[in-house]
Amino acid sequence: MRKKSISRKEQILQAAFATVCRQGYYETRIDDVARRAGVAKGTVYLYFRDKPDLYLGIIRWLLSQAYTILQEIAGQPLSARARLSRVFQTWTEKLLPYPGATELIFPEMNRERCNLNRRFREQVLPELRRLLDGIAGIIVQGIRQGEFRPVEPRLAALNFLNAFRTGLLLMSRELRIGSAPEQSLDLFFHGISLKTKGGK
Amino acid sequence: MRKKSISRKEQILQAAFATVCRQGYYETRIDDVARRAGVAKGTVYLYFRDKPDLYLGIIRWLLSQAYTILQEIAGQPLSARARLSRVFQTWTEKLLPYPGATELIFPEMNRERCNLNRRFREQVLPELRRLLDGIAGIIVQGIRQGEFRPVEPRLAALNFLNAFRTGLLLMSRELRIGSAPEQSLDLFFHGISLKTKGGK
DNA sequence: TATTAGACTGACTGGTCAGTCATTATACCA
DNA sequence: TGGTATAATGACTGACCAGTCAGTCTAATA
Repeated sequence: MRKKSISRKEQILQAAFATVCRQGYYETRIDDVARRAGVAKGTVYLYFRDKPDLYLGIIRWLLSQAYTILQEIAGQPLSARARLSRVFQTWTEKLLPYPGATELIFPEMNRERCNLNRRFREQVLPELRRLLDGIAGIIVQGIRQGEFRPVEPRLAALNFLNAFRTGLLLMSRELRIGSAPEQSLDLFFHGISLKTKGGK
Repeated sequence: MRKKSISRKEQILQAAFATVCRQGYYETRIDDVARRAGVAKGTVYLYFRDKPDLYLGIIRWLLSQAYTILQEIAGQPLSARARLSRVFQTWTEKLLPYPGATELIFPEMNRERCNLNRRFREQVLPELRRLLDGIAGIIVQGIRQGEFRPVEPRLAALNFLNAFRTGLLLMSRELRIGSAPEQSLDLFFHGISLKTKGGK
C-alpha cells in the first residue's frame, strides 16, 4: 500500500519544467520528461491527466514559487525600491539556469481561445493576476511614501516583469547588448521614480 | 506559361501571418493557411520549402515592414521623442488586428538550438538586430540633443519594443489593467528622459 | 487549333507521439 | 509467508499532419 508520493510528482514537475524551459512546450515529448525524471512514460500519466495538465502544472508551480518569494520580501522592513530590487535579484538567481521560463507565460496571452488556451486562462490567469497585484502593492507603497510617481500600479507591475524578462535575456548575450540585468532594472526604476536628478 | 506570381506568394504569406498570429506556429496547420489563402496545400510548397521556411518568411516580412516604417519616420525632421512616438503609433495601428504578432519573435530567443531555432538565429536575428539598431539610432540622437539620459541605446531600444508589446497586450484587456498603450509608451519615456519635472 | 511549359491540385503516405492498459514490481499487513 | 492494494512499466495504437507527386488545368505561342 504505497502512497503516490508527493516527491514523485514534484520530481516530474521539476523535470518537465527544465525540459519545457529549454525546448518549449511543443518541442517537449512526454518521453523526454519521463526520462529526465527517471520514470516511465506511464508514470507521468498517474500524476497528470494529460500534457496540457502537466504544462499548466508547471506554470502554476512557477508562479506560486515567485509569489512566495515576493510575499517573503514584502514582509521585510524595506523601502519599496529595495523590495523590488531584492525580488528582482532573487528571481534572477533562481531562474538563471532556466532562461526560457519567462516565455511560458506571456506568449499564451495574446492567442486565440483554443483548447490549451482556454485552460490557460482559467487556471493560470488568476495566479498571474495575484502576482501582478503583489508587485503592484509594493509600488503603491512606493507612491504613498513619495518614492515613485503616481503611475498606474498594475501597468508598472507589468513593466517590472518585462524588466525582469529583459534582464534574463541580456544574460544570454544573444542580442549582443553589453548590458547587465541591473541596468534593465535601473531603467525600470527611472520610469517610475519621482526624483531623477541628472545622470545615469 | 503563367509565371509563379509574386502576389501569390504575398497572398500565402499574408494568410500565414494572420493564422500564426491567432493560433501560434505549432497550432497552425498548413491546410489552414492554404484554405485561408484560397489555394491548395501543394501550392504552399511551391513557394516555401517547408513549414519553418514559411514561418521564418512571415517573421522576416514583419520585421522588414517594421523597419521600413522606422526608416520613413527617421527621415522626417522631428525630435527623437516625436519620432519614437510616431513609430509606436504607426506600428500599433498596423498590428492592432494581430496582437499575437509580437510573440513571433521573442519566445524563440531563449530556446535551445533545435532545428527551428537554428534557422531562426541565422535568418531572423540579423534582421532583428538591424531593427534594434534603427531604434537605438534615434535614441542616440535624443541623447546627443539632450532629450534623453545617456542610457545604453540598445537596451533602451529593447525596452521600446517591450513598451510596444505591452501596449498591444493592454488593448486585449486580458489582464484587466485600465491603461491605454500610450501610458506604456509614457512609462518608457520617463525611464530614459533627462528632465522629469514632477508627476503625470 | 494544337502544342507545351509551368502553375496548381488534393488524395495519399510515412513518421511521430499522446495517451492506454495488461502486466509486473513493491510495500504493507495479518 | 502469503495476500492484497497500489505504484510503476513500456509496448502498443490510433489520430494527426507535414510533405509528396501523379495528374489536371491554363495561358501563351506557333
